[in-house]
Amino acid sequence: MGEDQKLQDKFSQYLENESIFNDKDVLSTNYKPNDILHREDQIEELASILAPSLKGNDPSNVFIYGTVGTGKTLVVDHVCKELKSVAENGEEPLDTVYINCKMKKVADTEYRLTAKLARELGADVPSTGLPTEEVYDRFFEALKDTEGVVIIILDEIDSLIKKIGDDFLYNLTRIDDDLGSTKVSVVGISNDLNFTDYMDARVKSSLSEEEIIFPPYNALELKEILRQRAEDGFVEGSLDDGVISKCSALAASEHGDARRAIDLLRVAGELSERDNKSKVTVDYVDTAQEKIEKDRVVETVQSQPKHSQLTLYTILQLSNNGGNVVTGDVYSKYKDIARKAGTDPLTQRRISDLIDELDMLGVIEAQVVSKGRHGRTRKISMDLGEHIESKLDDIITDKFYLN
DNA sequence: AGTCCACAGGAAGGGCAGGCGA
DNA sequence: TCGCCTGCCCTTCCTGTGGACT
Repeated sequence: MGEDQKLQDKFSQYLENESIFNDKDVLSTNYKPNDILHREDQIEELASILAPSLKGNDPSNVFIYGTVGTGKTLVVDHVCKELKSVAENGEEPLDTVYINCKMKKVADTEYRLTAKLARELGADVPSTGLPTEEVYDRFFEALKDTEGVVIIILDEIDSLIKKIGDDFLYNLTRIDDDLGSTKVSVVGISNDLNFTDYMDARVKSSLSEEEIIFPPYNALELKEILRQRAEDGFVEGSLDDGVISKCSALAASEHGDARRAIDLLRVAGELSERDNKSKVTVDYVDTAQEKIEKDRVVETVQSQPKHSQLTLYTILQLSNNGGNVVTGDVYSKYKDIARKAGTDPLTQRRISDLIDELDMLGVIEAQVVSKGRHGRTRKISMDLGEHIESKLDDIITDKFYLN
């Protein structure tokens, strides 16, 4: 049998096999279900906080806390949508602006965030070039031109504040004073429960007038969420017993992240389908877990700048030899590797920051330890598994023609 | 009890790219 | 075109520090 024939067989077999998916969108991360499970209290609370806007009153500012995948964005989106649709039939004008502060190149600095806000309100602001003050002015002008209540939703605000400080929020809390008829309310969404520690007390008290906590889902709740999605997303009977339990158990043990649970279910389905299976078995959940982790790591590493990749490569080489890896070792070997890759090495200070970044990205583990007489340093290790580590090694080796 | 290592990590600023208005 | 602004990456210089060693 020729290669062409094989390929044709493969395709026709693919066609013959009925998909186990009914509607894959339901299992995607962006999907917004009409029925949000286990968040009734939070929906209720947020709705009652924002309700005064329907009568043209200034609603309280709200801070929403919860780790990833606890439904924060989903709930806020849902409540705002309902609020807006009621407002359309009412008399008081209402506007909502949603901004994800973590979006690279869009809203990750003070300038960009203000510019983005101003643009959302219809002002014309260039992506760079103006003094920040001017951008604020244009933003305020745009606000004044907007009638009624404006609800500004700042998602993932914690990472932004950690990066640029709370000046921006401070300015935002004061704008109500000189805006005339326009009323502004801020909804901040944070993944970090303790992040108000980073904020000035004045900002803190005026912005967190109300607080809503989103606790992680437990395994049981995750199970129901998954069952709801699976019902619409998969063809009936294509999930083995225990698949949903396994997905929810895995996700529950990792911070009760619903997004992760849904990803697991979807990827397990995709992998089974790729193997022409008519049913998803429990084994595929494990494979899905590995695949998701691998994809995540490979993707983050590939998007890193070259010196970060070279630093990681150095760590890979050193930790392969076993033993403890510390910053000093990494730096001296990194210098050689950088030259081998045809580039000037950066300073140790910079590499120290890159190591810290790699740690935060979850690619390596770096812990500050004191070795007494032998100084303070970071103990660096990798725990990604043979498979992923050799893959990363390959990627970087190829890219810089090392070896 | 004090010393001192090997860094961590803060502060300031240089240099560059992208982009403005004039 | 120029002067100016900002963000970003990086360097230089610096102070701080946990605990093994003396």
